[in-house]
Amino acid sequence: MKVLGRNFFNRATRKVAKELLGKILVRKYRGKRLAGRIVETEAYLGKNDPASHACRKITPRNIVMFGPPGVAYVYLCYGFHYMLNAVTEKNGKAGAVLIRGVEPLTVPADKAANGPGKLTKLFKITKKQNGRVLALKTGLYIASDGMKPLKIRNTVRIGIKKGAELPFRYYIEGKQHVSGK
DNA sequence: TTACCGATCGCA
DNA sequence: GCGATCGGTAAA
Repeated sequence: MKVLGRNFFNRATRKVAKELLGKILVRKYRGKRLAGRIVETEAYLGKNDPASHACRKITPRNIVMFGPPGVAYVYLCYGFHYMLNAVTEKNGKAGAVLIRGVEPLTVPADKAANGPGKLTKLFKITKKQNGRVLALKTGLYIASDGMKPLKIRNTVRIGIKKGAELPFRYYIEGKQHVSGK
């Protein structure tokens, strides 16, 4: 298992979104290790992407998206659900990849993780993780075990109104923990 | 200071 | 189909 570092995320957002498929999301929580294979992602860019929080200026919420890559961007959506993103692009340029679905690999393996709000609940990810570097020492990171997805699909993003026509959603075909349909 | 509404989910 | 429930954002 190789932990993905800053270089992996310091690239074009769509490329990172696609390559995150098949990687392992790892969370250490109260002495336990939770892991899941990423099966669905979406790219959110900077100012040319109307659906992105970073399409306008820097604000207290979206500032993490403009910062260095390889950092977690977590925010509350609809007053209920935390969304987990990995920040991409070089420092100063906005971009992030929303993790929308993971296939659980550790003990509660049967729990639902097919959806961005569900997986943060399962992995105990909250606003506390916002701005944290994705690394071993922070207890939240993404690693590679060398496995590559068999078949990647690319579609429009789901669950948004603005910018919905842009084909920035990626998922692994045939995986049960892909959200929506 | 207020009003609006969103990268969702689960239940009817 | 709809309600739950929070907080960022922009307008006033």
